[in-house]
Amino acid sequence: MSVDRAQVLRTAAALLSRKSTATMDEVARAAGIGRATLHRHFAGRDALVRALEEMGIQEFEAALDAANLDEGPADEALRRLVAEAEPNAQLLAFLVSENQLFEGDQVNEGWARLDARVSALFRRGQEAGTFRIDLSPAWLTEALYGLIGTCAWSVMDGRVAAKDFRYMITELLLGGARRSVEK
Amino acid sequence: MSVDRAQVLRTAAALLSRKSTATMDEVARAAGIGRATLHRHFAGRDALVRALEEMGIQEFEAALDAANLDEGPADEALRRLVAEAEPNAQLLAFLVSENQLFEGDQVNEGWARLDARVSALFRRGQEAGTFRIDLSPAWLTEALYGLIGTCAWSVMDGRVAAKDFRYMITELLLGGARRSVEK
DNA sequence: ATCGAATGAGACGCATGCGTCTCATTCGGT
DNA sequence: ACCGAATGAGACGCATGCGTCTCATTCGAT
Repeated sequence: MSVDRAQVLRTAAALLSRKSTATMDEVARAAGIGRATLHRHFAGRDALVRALEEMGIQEFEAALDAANLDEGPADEALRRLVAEAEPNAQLLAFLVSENQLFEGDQVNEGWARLDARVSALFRRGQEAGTFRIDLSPAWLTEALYGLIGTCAWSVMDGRVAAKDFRYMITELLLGGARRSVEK
Repeated sequence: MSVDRAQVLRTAAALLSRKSTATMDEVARAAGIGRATLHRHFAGRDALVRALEEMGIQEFEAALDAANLDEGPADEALRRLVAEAEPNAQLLAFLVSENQLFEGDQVNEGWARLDARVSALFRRGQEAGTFRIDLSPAWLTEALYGLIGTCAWSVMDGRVAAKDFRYMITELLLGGARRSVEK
């Protein structure tokens, strides 16, 4: 008995990441519980999405903590961050695309915290001379989210290999597509 | 009289890019026509989205043509492509996020054509030594779409400046965030 | 074994948005 | 000025999914 709330959320995240229009009934079935029970734990679909958002923020915040962004070269810190965030890439992808729907009415303050921390990493890298300064930290932050989401979708659709997740994101984000000049 | 189909599509694209859940009525109002008229021109919401998809594909294909991808260095060709695609970035962003919903049932063949042409550009760049070979053309193609979409969303949300659109995308995609080593 | 809490299945009403239809009005060509 | 086609406004039924409720069942602690 006693439904594992976290487990339900994880199942819901996995399902909604693939099919964002999934029904409450489908979510319940996927989690192996009844629709009524799902409603007993989450007031409604909106509450469910909010809970997923909260979980996603917490997970990503944990990834930020685990990555020790303040230590060592900024580029290496970024690699650690991508590695830590990988397990939650699907959830992130879902939330990012879901966020487009939030008509600015009430966005979770958590995103601002995350943005600030990621931006701070890029800024630190710029000040240390590791990152170029002609691309704003805000854009680099968005690009990081975007690439994580894009990669997650691509993996789900089988267009790229899951095992290359970290490599593709970090290498593209850090070095770009252009072949570096021999030095 | 006589509704301008293309104009309706453009208005719909602009609206749906910001609010993908917009009602058929909202789309009609935005286009300055009645809902009945909208239905007379597009069999239903699905048909409308399909028409938008078709338009997006055509526009992007036109961008590919205009960019002359086969001429000159691959990186410069990529810059031209981004520049040509910029006017339709919003539409692209909408279609990309909407494509996630297509449960593989029936994806427009047009995307495959576009993918092939973009991939070919990256492959050409790799063979010419312009682009690095450790990132697959498929991933670079996805990344290009992703960055265009991300940038479009960021501009819409006011997080980055619209005027830097081309620069942010091309510079990040080509050169990455890392400051290049002095040579 | 017993009892209470939690669950599952399903019914029910409600809200929303779609697609169709009707009818009066307006546009535009002749 | 006339007439047909196109449009706008709105009504209508329908389908879907949500949220609530009931009731029998099951789990788990005592």
